[in-house]
Amino acid sequence: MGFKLFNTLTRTAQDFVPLDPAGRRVGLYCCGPTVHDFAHIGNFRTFVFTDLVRRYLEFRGYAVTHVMNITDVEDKIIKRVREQQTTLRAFTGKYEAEFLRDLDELRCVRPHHTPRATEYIAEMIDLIARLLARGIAYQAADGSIYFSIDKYRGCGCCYGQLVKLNFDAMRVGERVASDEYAKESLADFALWKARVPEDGDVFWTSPWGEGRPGWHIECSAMSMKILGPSFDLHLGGEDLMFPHHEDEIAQSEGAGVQQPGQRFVKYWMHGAHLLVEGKKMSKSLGNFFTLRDLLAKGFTGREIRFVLLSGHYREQFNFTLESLTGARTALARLDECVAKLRELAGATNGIADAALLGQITAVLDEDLNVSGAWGLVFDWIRDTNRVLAAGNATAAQAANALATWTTLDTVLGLGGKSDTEAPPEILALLEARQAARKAKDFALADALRGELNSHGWVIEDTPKGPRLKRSA
RNA sequence: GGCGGGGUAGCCAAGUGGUAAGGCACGGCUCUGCAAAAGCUGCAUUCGUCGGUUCGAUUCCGACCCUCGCCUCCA
Repeated sequence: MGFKLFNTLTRTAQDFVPLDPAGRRVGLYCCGPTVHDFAHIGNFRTFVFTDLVRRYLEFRGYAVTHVMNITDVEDKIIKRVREQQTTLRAFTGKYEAEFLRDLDELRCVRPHHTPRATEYIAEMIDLIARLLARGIAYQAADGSIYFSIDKYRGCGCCYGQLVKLNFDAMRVGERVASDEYAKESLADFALWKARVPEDGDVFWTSPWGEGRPGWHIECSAMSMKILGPSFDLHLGGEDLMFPHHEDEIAQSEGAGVQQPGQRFVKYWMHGAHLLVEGKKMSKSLGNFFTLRDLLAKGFTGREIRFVLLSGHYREQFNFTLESLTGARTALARLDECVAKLRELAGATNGIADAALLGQITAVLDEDLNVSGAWGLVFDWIRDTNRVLAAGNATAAQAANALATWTTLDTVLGLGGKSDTEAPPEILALLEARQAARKAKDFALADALRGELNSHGWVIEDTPKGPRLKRSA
């Protein structure tokens, strides 16, 4: 009966019980984009997944506070700011705005808060100061502040909660930045990076000198500032489990700001990555798509959302162009059904079908089995069409069905297809064709039909007369 | 090497110890002046391979094959 979520911390599906004693308010944090470029379709899988979590929580009656950070200071950003001789804010502002537009395009509900890392430097410095005071962090010879995994463990804390780690068997990564040679231990990570000449104007002052924050600290500082030291849900892509989320836990819990017995985050959820055309997305394979690449190919954000939402979030998902085409057909079927219901219902108000909503809730309760939900939705479409086709559906029935769909769609977030009214000249062509048909001048009628087609409109001749539809 | 996911029809993808949802594609039908559109309908004796447990396994166990991801700033 309860809502179950797979918690990476326990590696099991657990009943979702909010920290709020009243069981109503829920804090949700999702690691957002690093705004150094346009986000790609893989990034958006995670954000659409987060959107589903949020919408479903709200559907379940929770009052969600949804936070998504904007990482607007980081190595790649600094590099590009320098290359393009622009300012940090001008550079990141552009990609941030584009990112939010993309989210809208995908019909994701905007988070309540989208804090920028650069606006929480003071909070990060406070957190680092706490860690230094507790002896868990140290300043190295290069002036940077690092988090000591050893010291953290010495406090009885566990490092390696989301993933099993075996440092001895770990490969020594080549990715360790050269400026991090000063670390006491390879596993330690930077909280504060001392300023280097390449940083240019990108630096802040701190008690430990000029510099900039490390990667992980921003999420700890911003999430705890906005949601409190302990909150319910933290989401992100699977690649963030380690080191990013592991380090977030270490910093946040190492700072000792939680109430006794409380964790930093109660439920960690991770979305699996996307494959594109069966392969890992990469620019060299030509299967690397940003959202705008797909829009440019003529697909809509709605179609892309549908595809991204067709598989379970913890399964690796194979994204293909063919599936986008399929989404178009499937959505057209849904739209057609809803349009017919709307026509029949008129101004009648309906009541949602509790039985169907109950079934959908039951499948989504199982760790968001969205594929199961689609199955039910399409079964419902077929049943509804049968009734509609029989021709004896009442306005009240249609209104009820419509209300059911409207409720379901608060979770799925597909919205309606934007209906475009046919302009007068198109309507005139339609009338002319009807006249020609009546006069049995089929040659003229077909010519007019062709002309309508060339203007992007298709005629659907129904027993009740012709309907105009915008062709895809 | 360490750790963790997967392998279900042409493609995508759910699911269950009791005999395989759904979507796309494809075939048939209805409608139509013809079409189109739309709708209805059909479409896996079978769930990577081989063993085992069981009255019964795709579902549990073992081995193997294949595949994907993470292993220090990538969603």
